[in-house]
Amino acid sequence: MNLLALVDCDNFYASCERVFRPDLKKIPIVVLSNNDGCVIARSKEAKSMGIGMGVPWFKIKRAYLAQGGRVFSSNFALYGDLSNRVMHVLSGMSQSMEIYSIDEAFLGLHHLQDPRDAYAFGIHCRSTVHQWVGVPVRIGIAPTKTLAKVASHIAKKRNGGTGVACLHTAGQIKRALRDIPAHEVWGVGRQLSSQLNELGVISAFDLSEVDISLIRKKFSVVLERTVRELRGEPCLEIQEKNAPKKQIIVSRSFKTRINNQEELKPLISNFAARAAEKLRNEKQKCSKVSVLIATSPFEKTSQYRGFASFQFSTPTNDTRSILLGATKALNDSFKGNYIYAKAGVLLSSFSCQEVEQQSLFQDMRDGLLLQPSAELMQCIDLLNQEQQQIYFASQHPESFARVQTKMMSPRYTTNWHELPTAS
DNA sequence: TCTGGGGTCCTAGGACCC
DNA sequence: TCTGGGGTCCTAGGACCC
Repeated sequence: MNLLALVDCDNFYASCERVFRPDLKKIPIVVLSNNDGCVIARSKEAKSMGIGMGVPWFKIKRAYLAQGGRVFSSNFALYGDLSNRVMHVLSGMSQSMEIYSIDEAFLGLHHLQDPRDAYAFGIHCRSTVHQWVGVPVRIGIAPTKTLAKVASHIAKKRNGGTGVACLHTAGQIKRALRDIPAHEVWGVGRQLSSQLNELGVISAFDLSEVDISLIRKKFSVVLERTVRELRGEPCLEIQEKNAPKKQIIVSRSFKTRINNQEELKPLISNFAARAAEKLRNEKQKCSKVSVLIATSPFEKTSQYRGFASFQFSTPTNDTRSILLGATKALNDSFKGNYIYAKAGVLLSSFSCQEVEQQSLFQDMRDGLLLQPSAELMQCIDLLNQEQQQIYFASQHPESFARVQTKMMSPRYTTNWHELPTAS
């Protein structure tokens, strides 16, 4: 039997905050989203205080701090770097690995002769990551990805356990599935679970027993795969190569609401410039830039979501073209008399940077007839690498400047001025 | 006062082809 | 009275994930 392991960092962002702050062990920690809007990560202690995922910070701030909880603004430089370190350690422990997210990876365990060795491997893997990087992980081992996720759930639930759970016999799998509600299965979200409940499917075990053809007819091939995977039939392979991105989004909620296009424009330009930079970093070009703007769904005032795209006749990754396209899309999506809370820029329809498919007709739309310059972009990217130094005229530097809020921890591992000191 | 940001995959339906 | 039957490609939107 081929097994695979899901390695999942415990409460990743909260754990990262503890790596260089051992004094915070056992103390509740929450990490906040951009603009310190809402909670995006909680330590075990914060969870047991009843702090929910995604709750607005302002609602819990007072009570939480009064109970001795600690809070951090998100420090993605730190989390990204620690994630890379975890992944690097894991990559040395298996021949096949898929980095699934910033805090999760699947490992192929073909190298294990006997499934009974899997558990020992998990223990070894966990202690190595903990020792070398300082981040606690839990490990679920099973014949399919979906079951490995289930196993990881079990490893989490077993309080005071080893942090490793292994499901490889039919009996183990059956018992595990009975204990887990269907909505906790990977790939079953809110919509699906309520529809499944109506069919009498409550537990993961129920789901694994449903007639496949019914699932296919009533739902989709996606859920069918989930059911098969729960039965131990692998449908999702480990994807070792990280596939090229198919879209890039840069979006933000605003600190203060905006109701006019003039104020929106420099923000959209910031997002577009950042997106173009990411695109070049991916070594791709795009044929479409879209702009999305939205009012706050929490407001009682009238709601509006605007979306408009601009198509390039020739694929580009030149910031200047992307800025022009984004400005036009903003024009098309904007409607007056609304109070906007969020906006973003989306790049899509990618093609490889090297391949140049010229348009049969030249793009005569005003202003877009400019000579793209890879050298210029390269130069700008180089100058902006460490710190943003070059801006385009339509951008608004201050509104996008990285604010080092008081609640953000130092970038211990990625900035010379913020190295941890030993005393 | 204050409610995240970034992705993927699949499907239905329209446009178009022979 | 009778109004084909496949295909492909593209896109928008929905569902999910972390």
